Amino acid sequence: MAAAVEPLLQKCATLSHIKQLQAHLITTGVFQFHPSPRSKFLEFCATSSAAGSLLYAADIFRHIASPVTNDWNAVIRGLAQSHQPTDAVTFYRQGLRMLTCKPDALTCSFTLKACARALACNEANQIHSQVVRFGFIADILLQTTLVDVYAKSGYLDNARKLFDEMSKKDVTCWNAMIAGLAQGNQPNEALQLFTRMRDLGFKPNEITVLGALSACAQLGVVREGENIYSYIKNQNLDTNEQVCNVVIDMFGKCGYVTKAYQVFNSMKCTRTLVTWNTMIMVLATNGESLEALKLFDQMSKERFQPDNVSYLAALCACNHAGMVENGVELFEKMIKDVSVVPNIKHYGTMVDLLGRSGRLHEAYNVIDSIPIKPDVILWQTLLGACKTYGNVEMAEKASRKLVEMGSSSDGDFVLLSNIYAAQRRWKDVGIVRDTMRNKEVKKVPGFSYIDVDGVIHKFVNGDRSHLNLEEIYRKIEEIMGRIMEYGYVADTGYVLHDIGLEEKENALSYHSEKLAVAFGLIKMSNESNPIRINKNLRICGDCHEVMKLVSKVYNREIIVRDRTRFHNFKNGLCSCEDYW
DNA sequence: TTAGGGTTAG
Repeated sequence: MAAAVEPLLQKCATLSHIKQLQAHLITTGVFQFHPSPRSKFLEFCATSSAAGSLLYAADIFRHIASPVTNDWNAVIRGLAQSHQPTDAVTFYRQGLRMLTCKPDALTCSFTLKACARALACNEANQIHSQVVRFGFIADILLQTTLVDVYAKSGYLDNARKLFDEMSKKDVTCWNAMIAGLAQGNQPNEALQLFTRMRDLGFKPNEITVLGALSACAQLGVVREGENIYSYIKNQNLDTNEQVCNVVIDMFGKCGYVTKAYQVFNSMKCTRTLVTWNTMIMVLATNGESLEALKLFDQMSKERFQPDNVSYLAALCACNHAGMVENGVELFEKMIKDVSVVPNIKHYGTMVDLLGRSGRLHEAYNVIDSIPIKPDVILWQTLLGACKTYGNVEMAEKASRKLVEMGSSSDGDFVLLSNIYAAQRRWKDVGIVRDTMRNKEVKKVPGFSYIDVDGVIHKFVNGDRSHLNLEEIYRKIEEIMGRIMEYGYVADTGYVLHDIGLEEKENALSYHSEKLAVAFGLIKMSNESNPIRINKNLRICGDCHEVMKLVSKVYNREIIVRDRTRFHNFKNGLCSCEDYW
């Protein structure tokens, strides 16, 4: 009977077709007496893209007198893929109470997948214990799913523990763990695991390299990225367009636009929309705004309809170059384009674009008029612009919003305090500081990475833990002395604490990127090699000035990748033209 | 027989 259902299912494109087939199955008795084809039918119905079919499948399930495990699994699977994956968990729990539905490994697999999509760690935990209780825990596929769920819902330690305890590992579970670490902001650990996997004789496949390259991109380690790219070419993994996309992204995030472009231009496989978007974004973040916009126009000519991300990338290009009019025009074009719906990131970029060019009221109006609920980033962006233009009134407005929204990130308070400090409103500075203390505001530590001979060194603001500490601090003194001869004056507005001027200057001197550049100057003797630094936050104005002067005084190219873009310092100037 | 790992984004 099962064989007879398959060809009929292929013809069901709409819910009404599905209903007709169901009627047929009922009249022929299949529905009542042959659970196997019935489950097949239910699975088709639950996972079909026809409108309303999933709800219909759940409804059919409720009317089956004694549903079997596969009927249940079919609906859970559909719900797990839906927009409301938590419904799958509810459905799973309801089914547990039915005698005819004994859970099997598949039941747990689909439900766990739903937890992963819903980032529902508590539920995953519960199902994990049930997996143990039901006796399925030896199943390597289920173990992999568990690793994946824990990693995705932010419990990397749980994931790692499970992974380490797996007695039998295959490539897929390595992939789950590596990708989990890479996506969970632990790129160093991801790369370590990638190395270990190869040492143990496992052969990375196209999915493994996606995780590994993403880790390289985050760390900005082009050397490792190049190695992986060689492996990819060797193994012919570059016939996979996702792999190519990530290679492009990796080169871009490491600051190698030309290499990214080479990969883009010589792809063995077909370019997809994501390929175009990635390349446009690479150009935008590397300061090649005109080229980015050129590519944005070109993609339509090659029959690629720009989507949300394409517009965002093009808006970023305008933003980084301060091309306000182009940005506004593009934004209006997007609003008129019925095939895309602007999201909060587009509005965020517009607020940044308008705010940074001093059009604070227009920026405010964007936030005020958006059809979706503004988030903290929007107000933080506006607050940043208020700092640049010293608009106290609007800064207070934005700060109030941030407090209302329960923001407790130090940057918000620091900005407001800096704005007061610039106006010499010390009393208000004090109030902000007290609030910070009372609210136990979290400090997001600034850190920078620098790659010296293939070894990644990490510096945290005010770091005193590095082995070469004394040497580094001596070098910083030397740098400060030399650039002062060129007119450098510390911009202490970037230090919040209520300390004396000299101490403020010191606090500034030990920003992580300054430590990194000092270390680079000590250790990297080949002057033709640029010093490359990656930073987790945006570079501060003072560090930006120092980098410019260092590039001139020491005749050394310095490339800093900050949170949003690249700064290429050469001969006293920066590629961002001081607009960032 | 059905199951596990995957790309771009303020």
